[in-house]
Amino acid sequence: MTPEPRRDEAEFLAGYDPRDYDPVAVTVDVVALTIRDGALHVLLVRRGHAPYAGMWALPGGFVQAGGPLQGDDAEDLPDAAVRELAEETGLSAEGGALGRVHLEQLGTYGSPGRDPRMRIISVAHLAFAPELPDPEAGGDAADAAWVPVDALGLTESGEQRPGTTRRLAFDHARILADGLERARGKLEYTPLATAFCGAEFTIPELRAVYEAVWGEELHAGNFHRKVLSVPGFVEGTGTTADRGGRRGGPRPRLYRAGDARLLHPALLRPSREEEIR
Amino acid sequence: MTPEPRRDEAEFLAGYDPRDYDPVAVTVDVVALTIRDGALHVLLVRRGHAPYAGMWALPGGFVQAGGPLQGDDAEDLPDAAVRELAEETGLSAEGGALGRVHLEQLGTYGSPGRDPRMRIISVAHLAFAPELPDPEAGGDAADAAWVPVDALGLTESGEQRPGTTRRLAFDHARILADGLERARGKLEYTPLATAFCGAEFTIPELRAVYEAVWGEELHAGNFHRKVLSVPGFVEGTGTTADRGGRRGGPRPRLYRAGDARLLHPALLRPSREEEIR
DNA sequence: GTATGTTCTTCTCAAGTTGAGATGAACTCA
DNA sequence: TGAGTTCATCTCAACTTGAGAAGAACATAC
Repeated sequence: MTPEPRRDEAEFLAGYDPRDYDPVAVTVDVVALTIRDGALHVLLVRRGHAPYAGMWALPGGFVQAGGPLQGDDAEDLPDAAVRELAEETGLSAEGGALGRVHLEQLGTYGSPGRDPRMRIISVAHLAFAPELPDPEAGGDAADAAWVPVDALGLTESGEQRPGTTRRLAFDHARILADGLERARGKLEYTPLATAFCGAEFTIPELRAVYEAVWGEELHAGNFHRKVLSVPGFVEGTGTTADRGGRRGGPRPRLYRAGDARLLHPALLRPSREEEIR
Repeated sequence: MTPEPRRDEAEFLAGYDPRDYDPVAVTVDVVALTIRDGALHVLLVRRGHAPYAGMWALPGGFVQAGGPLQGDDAEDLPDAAVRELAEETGLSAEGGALGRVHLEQLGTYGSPGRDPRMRIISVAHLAFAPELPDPEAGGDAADAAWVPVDALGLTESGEQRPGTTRRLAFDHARILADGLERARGKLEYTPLATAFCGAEFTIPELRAVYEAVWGEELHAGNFHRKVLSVPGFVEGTGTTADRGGRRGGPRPRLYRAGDARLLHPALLRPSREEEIR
């Protein structure tokens, strides 16, 4: 439900003061992932101000609520996520570097005390990006960079191992851990691995995406067979890459993303036995 | 990121007025599902006041923010969901009727204009419940009932077919449609179908849950084989039900939920071909 | 140039899983 | 008592997966 006036609607809208309610702020945060040099990277900004000044955090910021009248500056949640990504990293939206980015909602984090200043509800988003240029700090960020996920020492329980140098602010380690787990799962049953690649890519490149996100090597032959056998996953371009693999081998064929939205049958990752219980 | 003062933290916390920000309200809504008479039902309340007075809505309400100091009455999002479920339906939490309910976050809905009064961000939750007593209206609800999902005429695009009598308020048709799709997916790779059953259940009862949620009949023999072959899904009790099926047949054996958190291999639903593209 | 080692792509084969149907025993209801 | 239903298991063909092998195409070092 929603706040419930004991009057009729017209009267209510006129005499209504939203400030009668407890103040809550709503922010969006973005877990933006990409592959660089075969390793999974996340976009982080370094905080310039308290709290957590000097620590690293996910890019994000306030949702423009637009006031009680929800005027022109009121923005939808995904729009807020794209705007924050652009503002704090210098990456341009719409047709620019952020054009091919896949964005989806990850989850909402609202424990009391997660921000020391006031009650803040954060709607986290997950973005899959092909290789992008280095970001430039902007907005409230003192710095911004693609950081290898492995360097953050994340545990499954959403914490950072002691001794990790780059500490994450707020509950962002938890959010990032959830984002990574979501990404690993999404690769199984959706073709979103192609969102990490350019417009055209080779099967070995696609395999490198899976290996980077899942953190394990895959059987090249079986992966190749599987990708080609799932309807709508990729479609051939009829061309081949300019050159062979880094250390030899024939020129791989080039593919585009197909029109499937779900992989059927799914591409199951091996060795999940540990996670089951 | 989060609101960023241009001062140090102590000074900031002292001189801070949260009402400087655009007002946003945060609510929780709950898609509570159960199986009754072999059909999937959702818990709805009838609105007693404007807006959308007389229409049906998901149970929900404000998150208690606790003010700037986030005092004792500040509550976490899942707690708010349980509280609203209890308040508006008369179902008692903790050990009571809500004891065996599975609750998870579904998603957050925050489009400008989704509530005509002010900017409202709603964190939707999804609950799976075994058969529960009829709810009693409470709080702001004029009525509360378990409603067969089929009677709501939902389309895949999150709208209600014209002619449907029970109209849903706000964007609750969209939220419910998303919740149903999530539930259908969860049954594939988690053992949560058991959350719709009592503490002990038979394989045919479990199959009825799948059939109700997926809306299609399953091959009884293959389902039986599959459930017993997935490690940790169910464990036998060594006992059988008091009597056979409704119209005859031997007494089925009783099982309990096992300790698996994921089904591996998954129990894939047939005929998803249409959804793929 | 040539040799060496790497990589892409396809193939083979055994093991496992799924879908569809059949069967017999146990049970309810008329 | 008889008819029809349901539980539980089995069978068999079709499909999918995991592991390894092999040939051709290529990069690199000598």
